[in-house]
Amino acid sequence: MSSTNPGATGTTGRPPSDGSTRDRIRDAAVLRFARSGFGASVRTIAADAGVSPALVIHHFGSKEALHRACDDFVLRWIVGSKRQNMGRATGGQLLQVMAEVDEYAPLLGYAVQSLQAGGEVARAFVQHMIDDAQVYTREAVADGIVKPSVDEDARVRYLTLSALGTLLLTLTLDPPEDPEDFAAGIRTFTTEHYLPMIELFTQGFLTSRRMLDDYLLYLSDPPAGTRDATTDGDVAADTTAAPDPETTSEER
Amino acid sequence: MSSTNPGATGTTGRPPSDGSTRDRIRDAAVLRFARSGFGASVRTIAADAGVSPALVIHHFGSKEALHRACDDFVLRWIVGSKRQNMGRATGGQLLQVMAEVDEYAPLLGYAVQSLQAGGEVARAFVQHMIDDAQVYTREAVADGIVKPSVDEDARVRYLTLSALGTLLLTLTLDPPEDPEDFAAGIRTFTTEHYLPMIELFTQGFLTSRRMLDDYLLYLSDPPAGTRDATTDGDVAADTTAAPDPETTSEER
DNA sequence: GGACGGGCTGAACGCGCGTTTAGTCTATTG
DNA sequence: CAATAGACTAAACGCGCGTTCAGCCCGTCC
Repeated sequence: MSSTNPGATGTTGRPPSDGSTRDRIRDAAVLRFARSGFGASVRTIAADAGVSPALVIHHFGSKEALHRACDDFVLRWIVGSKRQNMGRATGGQLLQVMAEVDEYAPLLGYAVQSLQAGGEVARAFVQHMIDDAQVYTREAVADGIVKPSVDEDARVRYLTLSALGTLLLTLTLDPPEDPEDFAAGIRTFTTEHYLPMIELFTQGFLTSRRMLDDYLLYLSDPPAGTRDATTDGDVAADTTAAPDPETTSEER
Repeated sequence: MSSTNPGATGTTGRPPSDGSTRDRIRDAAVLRFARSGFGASVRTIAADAGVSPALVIHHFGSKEALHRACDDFVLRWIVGSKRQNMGRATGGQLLQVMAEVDEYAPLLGYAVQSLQAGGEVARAFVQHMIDDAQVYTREAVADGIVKPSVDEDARVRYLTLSALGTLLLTLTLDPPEDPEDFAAGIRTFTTEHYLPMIELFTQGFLTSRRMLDDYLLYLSDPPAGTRDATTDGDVAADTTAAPDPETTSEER
């Protein structure tokens, strides 16, 4: 407990050998986690950083704490990068741009590994992408480029989760030869899905409005019970209740 | 090597104590893998099946071989269930139906775990869903319910990967309290995304056809080189070449 | 100059893993 | 009835893991 207090050593009053080794270990861990997932061993990370495994524990207390430190670091990067990222999060093109920049690639890899493992970083990463997309979508709607939605928040959330989920699944199903080369993976993803995506975005999928209208009618006048547990309070905005749609989805 | 020859004992000529124990182990393994992922230990599986860990190895040779046997079993189920499944794979409603049936739930869980791990079962599972969706989409287009696409194969592939990927990411980000209850997870997924999905499917997202037309023009008259490696031979049908779309995507 | 304390290491500990080994039990076979 | 073969187990092996321990090195403080 007392050893995990970085900087501010009290008696000595200043950083004795600056925090460089600790940082080097954390950087190596981020890189290794991004490359090999969170199953990577402390020994491997120590070897990457050129130190002994014991030192890793000495500085961070445990592997779990190291993981948390990496999460914090990447999270801080995500928040920081928000300031200088210029738009277009919808189609995953923001990711494309990021993956091309070698400096960002490992951090992106870390985020992807987190998405597969499903930790706090994953949720935060997704939430930030949703927030960004919300801004850009709002602008695009105001500019008349994008059609308005019955529930803007739900739409932007769905579109973001859809884009990220599709990317994730594509990467999992046929991983690129070099797992580090996320640029290649995202490029493949883009070339494969760009056409059907803009086609869907342009003309939709269904020929009639019936299914949508039926469901909207159903929402405004729910038939009876079927009350479900809502997962989170911070997501649904307009939909007062969205029970099992099976009853209205009488397609074909 | 010689011990890994199941059935057909030659001299004895018939199943001595029928294959029930072996099957029981395999069933326990499928269940445990579905519940806890493929990191589950042989000891746990053995305990679930009520046998010693050594017997698991005795019957299957290794954990990896057991994993393969489970894959085979689930794969055979997927192929078999194809015969009696009636449609609507697009929105994941097929999954919804399946998850409600308790008998299918563990096998669905196994498939989801495979999707996260990305093995052969995952690819097969996705491919079967794509094949099914292809049939139903073709019918729906013929019936005038669904708009035709420039590239039907690419569209159905994208839509399937998108639906599954979104589901997978949703499940990863906030996993249901009881990880076995896939019905609950899929229900949550449906209620959360049904509205934005049919809205997108009904009216699209963009107000103008410009992006799509630009890209189609670009496809028919590619500017220069930028030749990429195609991932698989059995997927792309109409798109002769789909290079980096960055040049045409000059939105905003 | 001696005490001190943090950075750092090599060696070891305990644990859970997949797997092996040696052997028991049981039921079939000649 | 003796031989045989396969189902099955208890115990142990070897390995890699996260972590601990004892101690070295070296710069700082009284």
